[in-house]
Amino acid sequence: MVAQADDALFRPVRTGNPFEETVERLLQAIKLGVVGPGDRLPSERDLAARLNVSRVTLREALHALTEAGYVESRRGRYGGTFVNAQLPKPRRTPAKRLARELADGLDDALVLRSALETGAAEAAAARLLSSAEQDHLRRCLAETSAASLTDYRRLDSRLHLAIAEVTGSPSLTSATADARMRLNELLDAIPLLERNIEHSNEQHEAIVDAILDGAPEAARRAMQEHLSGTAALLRAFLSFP
Amino acid sequence: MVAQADDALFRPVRTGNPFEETVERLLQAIKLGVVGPGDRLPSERDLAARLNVSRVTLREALHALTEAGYVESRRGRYGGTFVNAQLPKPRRTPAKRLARELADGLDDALVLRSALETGAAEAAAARLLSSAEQDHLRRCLAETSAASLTDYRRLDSRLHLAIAEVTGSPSLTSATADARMRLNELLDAIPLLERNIEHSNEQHEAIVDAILDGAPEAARRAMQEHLSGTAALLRAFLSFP
DNA sequence: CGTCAATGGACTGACCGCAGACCAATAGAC
DNA sequence: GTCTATTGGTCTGCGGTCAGTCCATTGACG
Repeated sequence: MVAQADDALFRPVRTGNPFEETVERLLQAIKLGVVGPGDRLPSERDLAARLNVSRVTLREALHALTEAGYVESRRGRYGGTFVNAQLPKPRRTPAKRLARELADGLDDALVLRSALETGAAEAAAARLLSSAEQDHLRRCLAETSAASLTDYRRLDSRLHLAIAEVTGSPSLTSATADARMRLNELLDAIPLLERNIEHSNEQHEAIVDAILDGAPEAARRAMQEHLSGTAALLRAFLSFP
Repeated sequence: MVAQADDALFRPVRTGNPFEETVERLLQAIKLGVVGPGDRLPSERDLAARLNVSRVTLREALHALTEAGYVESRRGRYGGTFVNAQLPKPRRTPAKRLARELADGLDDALVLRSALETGAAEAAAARLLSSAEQDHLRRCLAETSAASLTDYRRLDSRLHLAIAEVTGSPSLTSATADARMRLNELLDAIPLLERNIEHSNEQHEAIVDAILDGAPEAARRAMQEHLSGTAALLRAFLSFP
């Protein structure tokens, strides 16, 4: 009867080797739009220190990303590693893998995401935001609204992450990013409809407005509604492959 | 301005070596009451496989816990590693460290915890619970209510964890456990008052009742209230060291 | 009373990741 | 043009972790 708790607490200490996790972390920053096309990553020495991996390992990860077409490096002073302007298209995930994700952890990820993001919206609204934070939120909202189809996912992720950021809780931010990454693959598999985007944009605006107005309950409710819409879409699409 | 997101995404890939993380994980299971005094841990081979560390590393971790007085091992068939009936008293954390925790991450941990646990309460109430899950929840509640002062923290943790468990989301469960562990040290530093315990027990009952009744909104509200009480207590106590 | 299965305990060789030092290239400052 | 600081690129020796194997011990069961 403690099986459930056992599984949760005795879960793997590490999901992969440092190299793999480093790749994953960098991909997270790129795919969630924290570093956009053309942006420069921190220097290798700096990044390695922050990620707490050796420079060798970090370089191997960067090399993998270079080969995959995500970044490019330039030597010399004022050089560095830059995110490519044209990101590689995420290759269609094989249906088999989708099915596994579906069975394994879709509900898990959705429940976690709901808890984190509604909590974030509420916490953000309950906080007194600096004008820089307010601007950040507004800019992310505007950029998402104006996004083209190809950029939409990334900027949408960026906006959701920005909401977590302005709670001032780094842990909540990183947990939100992780949860989002788990769903990203699935989200990439479902088609983007113009109508859904419009609807999302309206909801985004309602959420951000509530946060800026300092209305925690409204922010939470708006986020709840937004997420349940996405969740329903995901479930529906994945039920008929 | 992306500093906040940078810090969250470029956080360390790993917080320690496998040995340290394994120790931490086992301590989590013990301190959060998932394995109680006298209980037997899974066999070394089994545990090592689940935690995804080598048996050597796991054994080093178990050895450390043995020396610290948490567990004892017996050889032979029907042997194993057992949690001591008498757990070592958590040594008073030096004030300096408390101050650091306070400045560094108290708010962070509290915000995260609030999001996770209110989300968990709501999700649990929105789910149809099996009778086994209902029993589990009820038993944890009863045991916490009947707990002596020395056992209270552990059983209280266990109850909160049980609520996360019955959401059916392993990720949410483990995230809740992690957040709780971050606060445990601080909670250990503040005195337990009989009056506070009674109050907590009443709130616990309200939360569990709402979950069993299938009332998500009420469950969330009850949890919210419960947590804000603890948070206020923590903040107040740590403000006057 | 012996057998046996499962457990903790111990060892080995290989590999991965690490810190640190050094080299090579680049573009701005002068 | 030259200098120089900063960056990516490369190498080496060391320590931790791993998978696999075998040993030692125990208690239930036939």
